[in-house]
Amino acid sequence: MPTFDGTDARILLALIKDSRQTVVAMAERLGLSRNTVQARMAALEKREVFLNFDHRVNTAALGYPLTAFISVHVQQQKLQQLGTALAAIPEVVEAHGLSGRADLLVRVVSKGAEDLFRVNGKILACEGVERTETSLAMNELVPFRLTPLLERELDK
Amino acid sequence: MPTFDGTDARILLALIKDSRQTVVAMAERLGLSRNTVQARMAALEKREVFLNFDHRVNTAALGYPLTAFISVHVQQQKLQQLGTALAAIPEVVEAHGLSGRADLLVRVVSKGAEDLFRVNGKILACEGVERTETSLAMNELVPFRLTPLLERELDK
DNA sequence: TGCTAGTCTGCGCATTATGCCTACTTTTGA
DNA sequence: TCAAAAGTAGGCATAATGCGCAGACTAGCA
Repeated sequence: MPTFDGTDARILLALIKDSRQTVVAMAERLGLSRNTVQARMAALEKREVFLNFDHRVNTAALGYPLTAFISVHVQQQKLQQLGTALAAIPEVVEAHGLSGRADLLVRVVSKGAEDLFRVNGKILACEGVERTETSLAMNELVPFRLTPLLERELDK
Repeated sequence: MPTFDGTDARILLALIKDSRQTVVAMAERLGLSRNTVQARMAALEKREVFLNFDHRVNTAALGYPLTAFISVHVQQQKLQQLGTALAAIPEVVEAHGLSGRADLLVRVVSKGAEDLFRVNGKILACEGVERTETSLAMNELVPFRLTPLLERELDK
C-alpha cells in the first residue's frame, strides 16, 4: 500500500530546502530519530518516489538556453515507432502522448533559434508526423514546485 | 564563463546512473582524483547546474497519478498577476509563458478526473483567463532524459 | 483482555566519507 | 615560453553511514 503520510512529506520538504543535507541533520531538524529518517528514505526509494537525477539538471547551464514545446500531430497507427524516432533526437527531452486529438506534446531544448528550427525539422521528418506547432517558452511563470502539494500533507 | 566540458558531463552521467553514490566512488569510477570530483561538483553547484529537489519527486507516488497540460489563453495585460494566482493553486506544478498563439502552458497534476475538472475550474476563475484547453497526458512516449545531450559532450 | 505486527527510538560499532589543507605536477592559453 | 589554472596525491580530524539489536508505543483484532 503506497501510503504517504505527513512524516514523509516533512522529509521531502526538508530535502527540497537542502538536498545535500545529511540524514542526521534532517533527523534532528525534524525531531525524529536517525533510524526513522533512514528507514523512511529507504521506503520512499523502494516506492519509487524519486525520479532520475536527469530531472535536476539545468539545461540552460548545459548550453541549451531555449526550451520549446512542440505539439505534434501524428497518424495514430505510427505512434509506437514514433517514440523511438523521437528518442533518437537528443534535444527531445521529454514527450507525452495526449488525449484529445491524437497528438503529442514534445519538450525540446536548443542552443538557439536556428538550432530549434533544425530540431523541429528533424521531428517533422519522422515517419508518421503530419504537422508540428512550435511554442517557445518565454518565461517560467510558475517555476516547477511541489511544495504546496507536500505542505497539504503535513497535518496528516 | 560557464564552460562545461566532458569531465563535467561524465560526472553528471555518473550521478544519473546512481545519484546516491559518494564522491570517492565516482572519483575511482571515473579515474579522477577525489579532489577533482569534489571541486567540479562545487563548481557545478555554483553555476546552478542543479535544480530544486522538487524535480526529482514523483507526483504519481504522492497520490497524484494524473498529469495534464492546460493551454490557457489570457488577456496579456494581466499576465503578471496571473502568475501569483496560478501559484496559489497547489496542483499547478509548473507554468510557462509561451510565444505563439496559446499564451500559457500549465502543467497540472491531480488525484483523478473529477479533481482535474475542479482544478481546471480554478484556473478558469483566475482574473484575466479567457479560456483553457485541457490535454490529459496519456503516456510518456519519451520519459524525461538528458543523457543523449550529455553524451554528446563526452569527447570534448 | 491479551496477542501480534508495525513503527519509532536509542544506542553502539566498525567502516567510510567529508571538508579542508598543503605541496607538487600537468595542462592550458595568452 | 611563461604564468595561471586545473588536476593529483596525501594527510587529518570530524562526522556520517550502514548495520544490528533491544525496548517502547501504538493499532488492529480475536
